[in-house]
Amino acid sequence: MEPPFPPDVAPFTPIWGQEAPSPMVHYPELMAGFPCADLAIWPRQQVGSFVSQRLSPRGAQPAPSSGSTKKTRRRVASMAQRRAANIRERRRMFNLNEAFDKLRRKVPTFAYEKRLSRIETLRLAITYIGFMSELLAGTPTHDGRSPELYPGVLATTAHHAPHHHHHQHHHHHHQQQQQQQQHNNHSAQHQQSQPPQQSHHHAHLHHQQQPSQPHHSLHGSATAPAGSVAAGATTAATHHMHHPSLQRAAAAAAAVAAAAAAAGGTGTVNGTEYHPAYGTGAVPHHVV
DNA sequence: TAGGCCATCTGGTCCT
DNA sequence: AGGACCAGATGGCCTA
Repeated sequence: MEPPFPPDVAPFTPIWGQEAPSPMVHYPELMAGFPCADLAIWPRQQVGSFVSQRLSPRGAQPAPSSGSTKKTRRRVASMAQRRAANIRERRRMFNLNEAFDKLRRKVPTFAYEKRLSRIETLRLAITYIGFMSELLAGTPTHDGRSPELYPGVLATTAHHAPHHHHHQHHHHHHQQQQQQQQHNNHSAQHQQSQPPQQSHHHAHLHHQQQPSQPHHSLHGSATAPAGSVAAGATTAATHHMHHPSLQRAAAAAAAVAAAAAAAGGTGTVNGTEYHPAYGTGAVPHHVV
């Protein structure tokens, strides 16, 4: 595929002083099995990076290594080596994003919620794991106080509780963003085969869906069976999360756990059976 | 329009 | 020597 470069700019030519062939042609082994291998090799961002690289003083005069007295080895990278390194880096970042996607699908969120960013995914996963650990250990850091004691959290979650007619709107933006990102980074997050998602409709929650699989279940007036456990969990999950999106996601995570706890006996969260270690309480409708 | 998020390039450093 | 990892820089897209 012809790189989408401006007609007057050849890839890397000003940098390396020679013609730059397509990496797919010259490094097929590096791209073998790479999901984006059959996509465009030169995303338009590269034009910007290319230009900036030309203009950046860093490119012509690399900054010395900071704080290191160790004699640095000056690696003379040929064009082929540099481009191979670029491909490896792209592949590395691709794998990283793939892992993020897997994690993103593991943490429960509201269906209408915008796709979690990478940092949000990490933070929510930490919170979720922490809460589940507490649940399993039976040593919750937050006792089963009444949800009325958490007006801030509840106000946050309730305030952002959507109505049904908002769902398509959110999904629209969601898919728009996904399409843009897919177009940008050729991520395989939407190409890899997905195992059937386990639903947690009892909690009116879901894990991050693939944009190709729009989620249209009802989530507006949440009726998750979340008791005191959920109240504590919600508080714990949202304690350090200032972003409303993350707060709602954390509340969702907490509600999933609480729903399983409220069901009594064993529950299944993310495919993992667990036994609630402590009791359940009432089911406030406004917790999530 | 500013800020957030992201992809990409790049050079340095560590490791095998 | 070369690959993996990392962080800085940059630009594009989107949302508030």
